[in-house]
Amino acid sequence: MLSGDLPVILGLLRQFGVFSVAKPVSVPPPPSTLARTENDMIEACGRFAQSLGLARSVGEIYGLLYLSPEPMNFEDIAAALSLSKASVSTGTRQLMALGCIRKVWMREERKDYFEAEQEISTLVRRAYERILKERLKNSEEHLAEMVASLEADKSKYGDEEFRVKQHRLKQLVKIQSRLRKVLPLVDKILG
Amino acid sequence: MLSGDLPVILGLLRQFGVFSVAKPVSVPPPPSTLARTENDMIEACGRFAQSLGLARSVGEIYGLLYLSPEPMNFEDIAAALSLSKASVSTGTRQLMALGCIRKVWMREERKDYFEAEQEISTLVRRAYERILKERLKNSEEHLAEMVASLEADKSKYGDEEFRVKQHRLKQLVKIQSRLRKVLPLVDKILG
DNA sequence: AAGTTTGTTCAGTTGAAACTGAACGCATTT
DNA sequence: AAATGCGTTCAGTTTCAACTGAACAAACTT
Repeated sequence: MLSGDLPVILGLLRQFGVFSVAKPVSVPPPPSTLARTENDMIEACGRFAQSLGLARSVGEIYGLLYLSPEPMNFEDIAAALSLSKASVSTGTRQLMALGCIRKVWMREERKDYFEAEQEISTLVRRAYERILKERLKNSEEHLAEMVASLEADKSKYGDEEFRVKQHRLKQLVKIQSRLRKVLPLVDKILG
Repeated sequence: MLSGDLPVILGLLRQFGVFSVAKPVSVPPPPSTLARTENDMIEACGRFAQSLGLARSVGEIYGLLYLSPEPMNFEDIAAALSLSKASVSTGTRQLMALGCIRKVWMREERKDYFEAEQEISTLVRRAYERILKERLKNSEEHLAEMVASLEADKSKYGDEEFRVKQHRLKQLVKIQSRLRKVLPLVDKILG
C-alpha cells in the first residue's frame, strides 16, 4: 500500500532545497578562479532563488556580488559565472527591480558596475512591501469573490453541502486576517 | 538607460503569482461540472502550490479536496481535474507526505478515498517541522562551512578583502539566528 | 487459477522558461 | 563621420520538470 515512499520523499527534499540539486560532479562548473567560499555562497543563493521561483542565475549573481568587496561590471560577472552578457543583463535588471542590487558609477568608467544591497532590513522590507503585501491583497480579493459566488449558487448545493463549504471558506478568511497581523511583525523583528 | 522595464516588471509580478498565470481564455479547462467556487479554489491553490515550488496539480488536488464535503477517490479526482491516474497518484502521495491530506477507508470499498486536512494549525505546524526546520538547519550548516573555508583560505585574500567577506558572512549568521527565533513564533500565532 | 479492479512505476512526450549568439541602438572617441 | 565600446533585445536552442500512456504488481472476485 505504501511501498516505495523513499523516492518521493527524496524528491520532496530536493524540491525544497534541503540538499543541493545534485549537479553531476563530472562537470567542474566554471573554469573560474573563485575560491571555495564564493562558490558555496553562489550555489546557496542560486538554490534559494530557485526556491523563490526566480532563475538560478539571478541568485548566483546576487551571491557573487554579496561577497565582492568592490562593485563588479558585466564582464566580470559573466566571466565568473560563465553566463552570457544577455543573461547578466536580464538578471541584473531583475535584481535591481527587486532592490537587491544597485548600479554604481565608477569615475572615468563607461561600464556599469553593480553592488549588492547589504542592509538586510532593507531587503526584507522590500520583499514584504512588493511581494507579500501584493499577494495577500490579491488572495483576499479572490477569497471574497469565492464567498460571494458560493452564496450566489446556494440553491445549486444541498443544504448540508452548502454549510460545509461555507464553513471551510470562513476558516480561510480567519487565517488571512491572522496573516495580515503576523506579517508586519516578522518585518519588524527581522528588519 | 532604463528603457523597457515594463515587461520585466510584469514578468516578476507573474512570477510571484501576483496575478494569475493568464491561461488563454480560449480553452475552457475541463469539461468539468465544477461550480465557480470550486474552480476558483482549485485555481488559487494551484497557483499557491506553484509559488511553493510544488507542481500546480498538487495544489489543485488539495483545493478540490478542501471544499469537498465527502472524501474523494482516484477516479473522481482525476475526472474533476482532468489529470491522469499517474498524476493523481504522485500528487496524493506528496500531499500525504506533507500531511496535507489523508486516506480514508470507506466501508465496503476497495478504492482509496482522500480528504483534506482541515485543521490549519496542523498544516502550519507540519510545514514548519518538515520543511522550514530542515531548510534552516541545512543552510546553517552551509554557512558554518563557508565561514570555516574563508578562515582556511585567509592567506589567499588581501587583508581588507578578507575582513569584508568575514563581516558579510557574519551578517548572515546574525539573520539566521533571528530567523530561528522568529519561526516558532509564527507557528504559535497561526496555529 | 483465470479474470477484475485498483494503485504504482517507468519511459517517453510535451511545454515552458532559461539561456545564448547575433543583431541592434546609443553613446563616446578617433 | 567612421569606428569602437557597452548594454539591450530578439529569435532560436537547450534544458528540465510535469505530465501521460502503458506496462506492471497486488489484492480481491469469480
